[in-house]
Amino acid sequence: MGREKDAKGDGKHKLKAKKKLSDHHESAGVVGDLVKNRTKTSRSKEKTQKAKSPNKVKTEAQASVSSSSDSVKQEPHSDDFTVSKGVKRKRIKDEPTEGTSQSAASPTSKRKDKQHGHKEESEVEAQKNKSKVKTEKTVKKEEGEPPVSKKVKRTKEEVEEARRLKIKKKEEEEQSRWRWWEEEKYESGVKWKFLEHNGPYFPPEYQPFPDNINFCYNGKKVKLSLAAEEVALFFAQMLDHEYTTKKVFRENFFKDWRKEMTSEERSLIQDLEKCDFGEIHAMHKAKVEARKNMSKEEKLALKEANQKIVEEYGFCLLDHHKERIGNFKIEPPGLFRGRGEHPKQGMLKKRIQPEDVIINCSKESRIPVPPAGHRWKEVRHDNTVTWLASWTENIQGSIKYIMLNANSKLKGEKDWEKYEVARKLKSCVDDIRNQYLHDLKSKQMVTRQRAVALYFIDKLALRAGNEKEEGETADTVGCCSLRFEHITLHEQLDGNEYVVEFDFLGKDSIRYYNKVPVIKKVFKNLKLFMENKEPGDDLFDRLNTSLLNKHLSSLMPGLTAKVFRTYNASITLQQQLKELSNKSDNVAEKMLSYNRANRAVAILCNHQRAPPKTFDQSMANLQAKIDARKEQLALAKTELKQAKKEAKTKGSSDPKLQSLVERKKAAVKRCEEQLLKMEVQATDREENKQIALGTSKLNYLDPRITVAWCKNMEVPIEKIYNKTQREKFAWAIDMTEADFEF
DNA sequence: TTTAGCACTTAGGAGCAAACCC
DNA sequence: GGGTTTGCTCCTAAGTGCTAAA
Repeated sequence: MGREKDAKGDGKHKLKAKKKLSDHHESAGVVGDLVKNRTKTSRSKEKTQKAKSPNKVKTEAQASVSSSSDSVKQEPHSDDFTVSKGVKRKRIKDEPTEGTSQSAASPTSKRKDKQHGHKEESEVEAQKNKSKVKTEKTVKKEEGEPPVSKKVKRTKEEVEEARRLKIKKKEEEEQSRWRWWEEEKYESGVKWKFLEHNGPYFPPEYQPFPDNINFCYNGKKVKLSLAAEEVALFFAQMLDHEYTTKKVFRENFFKDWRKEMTSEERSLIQDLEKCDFGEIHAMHKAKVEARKNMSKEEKLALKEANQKIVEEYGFCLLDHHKERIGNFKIEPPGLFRGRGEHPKQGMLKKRIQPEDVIINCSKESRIPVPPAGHRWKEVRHDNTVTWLASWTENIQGSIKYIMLNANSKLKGEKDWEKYEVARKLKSCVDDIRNQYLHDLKSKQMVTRQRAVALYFIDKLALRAGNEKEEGETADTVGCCSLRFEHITLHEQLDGNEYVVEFDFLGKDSIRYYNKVPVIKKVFKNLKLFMENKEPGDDLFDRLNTSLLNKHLSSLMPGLTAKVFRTYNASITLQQQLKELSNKSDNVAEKMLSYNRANRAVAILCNHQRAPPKTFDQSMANLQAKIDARKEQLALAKTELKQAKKEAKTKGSSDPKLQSLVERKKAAVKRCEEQLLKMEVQATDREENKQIALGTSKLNYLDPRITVAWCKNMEVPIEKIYNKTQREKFAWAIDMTEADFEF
């Protein structure tokens, strides 16, 4: 029923979808125009036009599938990295990880080279930094470097000392890093041999607010019980948020709030509209303000207190290595903030007690001590899982886990495996594509549906689309769960034949809107699947993700629907980088190319973001700066002309005049460089307005592609990955040579 | 064969600290 | 030095996909 209702109100989806990118392809078109408008100097113009605008990007899947009848290109086979469970992975030393073209340097020699390289790199970097400080005020400071006051001039010795310290710190970090990728993998299913930690950190108990803060019902002051007061505060502190205006949110909140009330409170407070949270809200705002205005000392004390908590709870010991925990804090209670039109938004997310928490650690480890007066729900010693603690949340009844940080061995190893599976797909993707193109003509309906779904997953990087329980979550879909109302077929559209128009809400209720020309066979099949169906009916009524994945795993071990997303994302990055970047470009231009390649992937994967609130203003500010710089450049050019003229008339042998000409020349050059840099920045920012690059960078792009590109292009890795990302991808940074091919 | 439970990855937004700029 | 902007980290919701039980 719910579905039918929603389906009939298809337009409702369109209205309710977050006001984000309305059409990522259209938007990309706009991007293209803006690119042209914004880059007006001849050089940058040339660069901009040379670089493909993101909407023009044809992914490998699209290219391959649309020319399916073309001869199949033979691609080099990837190495035999074993990912199946129970099989030991070869030691890296012997492993030709990056194919035959890779350097055969042993890890040790590699390390030596690397360390040497580090030194050289650092020296070069230091030199660069020195000269940059003079010319480029806007350059970001190297991470970890203490802020240097511009007024205090450091002596040469001090600079040298700072440089040495930096190198030493880097080396120490390098030394202490656990190079797990050089170790042998454990036997099937075993995730660790020893695990010790201090358990999760619990949020502080609720502190009742002072007596002078009143809650009013129907105009009268009401002293609430502690439990009811806490929940009232949850609502009051969200009053500035749009959530509290939503009917579902308010209803769910009120229902759950009443459950926390005493019977007297319940009989009195019957209508949310009559509740006045004004004073509580004001108190909350004052607290936020006070926190903002804390003195330096107070802020420092708070920081130190937090640091202590991190030190105590933020790390664990895993197989004798200290590893960071990703989320060591138990989620505090509050009101559930589901995304999109979530039917459970506003419900009370209850406080988790130690009695709700299961601890997982080694038998022989020091068992974490529960908070005073409490006990754990259970202490278990399961080394086939990676979590340290877990509890069941009360909204969906799902399990929440405390797990390790992304830079840990457990996460890193899995990540590496993920990319190896995707690389393996590269070697058989042509066969798989031929197979599903062939299956489009199958006599069996289920096979045809599977083929069309696969075509979408491969070509458009759609998610698999597991089934969801109605009424439990927002109505979102993926490929297999697409419904009749989510696509519209056009025999002809905008000069293209056989166009499928997609319009649905995907993960996180992010709208997917796209008009895609497809091959005739796919189009005819879709027509067939839609026959005698109406809104609310499944498009692929014979198919689900489990059937699809079963089929995929029979084609290649470890292959599932989501591997296509990883594969197509990574291969797109690699191709785009090849196409867009130029060795002769400067670093800023190379960065623009990288970001554009990254953006092509983000568009493919539909990674959107809300435009930053201050976007228009900051864009206008940047434009103003560009204009000012242009004026400055014009002036500098005039002055140069004047100086040249003077030198010519007064005799070219005058050294003073000659040096003036040289200085003016340098000024013009500097101005031009700064202008170009700003224009590149403006282009990049504009193109990025509604696209989130981070998600693909962190989850879909094989970091080895980036590392190899950086090496080839002589771009410092720090320009692409920040510190956290470098830690996460330490394995890739360490093992990748310039000739790596995904 | 279907469903439920479980373990894990992927995702966007909020808030804050650092960087930037006048 | 102080206001503004930017980038990073944290937070936790929302997916995927596997396995075992019904």
